[in-house]
Amino acid sequence: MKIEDEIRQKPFKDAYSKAVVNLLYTHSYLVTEQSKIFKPHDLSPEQYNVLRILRGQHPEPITVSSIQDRMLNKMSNASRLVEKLKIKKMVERKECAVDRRQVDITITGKGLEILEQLEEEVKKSNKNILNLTKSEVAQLNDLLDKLRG
Amino acid sequence: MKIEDEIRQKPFKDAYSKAVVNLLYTHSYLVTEQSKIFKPHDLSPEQYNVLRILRGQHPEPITVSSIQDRMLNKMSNASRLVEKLKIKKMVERKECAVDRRQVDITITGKGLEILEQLEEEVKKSNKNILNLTKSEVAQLNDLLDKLRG
DNA sequence: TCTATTTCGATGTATATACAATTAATGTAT
DNA sequence: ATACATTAATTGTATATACATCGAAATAGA
Repeated sequence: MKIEDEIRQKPFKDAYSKAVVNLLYTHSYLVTEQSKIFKPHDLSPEQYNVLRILRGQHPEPITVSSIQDRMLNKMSNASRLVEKLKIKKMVERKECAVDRRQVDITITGKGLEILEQLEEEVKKSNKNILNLTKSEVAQLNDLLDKLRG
Repeated sequence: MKIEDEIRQKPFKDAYSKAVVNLLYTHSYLVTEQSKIFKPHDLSPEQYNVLRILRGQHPEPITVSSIQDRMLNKMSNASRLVEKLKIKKMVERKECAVDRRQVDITITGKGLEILEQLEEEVKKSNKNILNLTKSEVAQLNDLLDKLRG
């Protein structure tokens, strides 16, 4: 549905402003849909993302600031998200021997298991969430990559 | 830049999953840029959006639930955002005479002034934020409108 | 070496999002 | 008319985002 109808607004005069609003609105739609999957596993979308980052390095550990670097939201707080995951026994923290300021984070077996369980479900969900053809999705990716300049 | 490079990840196997991540990442980029404009006026992006909704009805009032309906994030909390704006004297609240459960919200002169001041700046910023041509922006809008099904 | 600066992570605070519960007012059904 | 259900808004709680500050450790430079 057109964004103007969904938020009951008069048509935008400016396509750029419309696109900004459209992106914000679509984000909200995405997160709502995603949460339905993660909620039953006691994970937030952000915690899921951190687990994926850790799996990408496994079995090597990765520091908190490296996690921060790779997070989707650079203004988020890796330290606190890691703490939440540690409480759930999905990650381990170990002081880095080389540099005692740093903390090495590793995903646990439990963390890997949960990702494994979610793998197919997330993939299916991502496909269902986006009501687009393969070539449209490719177009969208290109536009988003260009958009950020 | 390609999303994989920005978040230092290996290439996505699945274009749909890539698009979801791309949208989340782009959202964070947008909000960061937008906040730079709103911050000096002591407004958050969400508060700005509520003010715009109110201006759309002005001089008619609008109820809290109608605001909620039109908000970009349906899970947000119009009641609390209105309260914040009221403290800043940008909106007024009045009990609805017809239905005493409802609360009529109106934007004040001060609220309108601030929107007026921001108008051009926001428009320019929206154009600068999106590194796309006119036809690409139109494409993006079409894709997003279709995406949500 | 000694000092100054930078880096890393943790922490504090304000705002917003997500969702549940509550309260008051209204509407509906018998 | 009374009981029951629904609606509107507020409030409570947990998580996340945004940004500033802090302390410990490492690094750079005189």
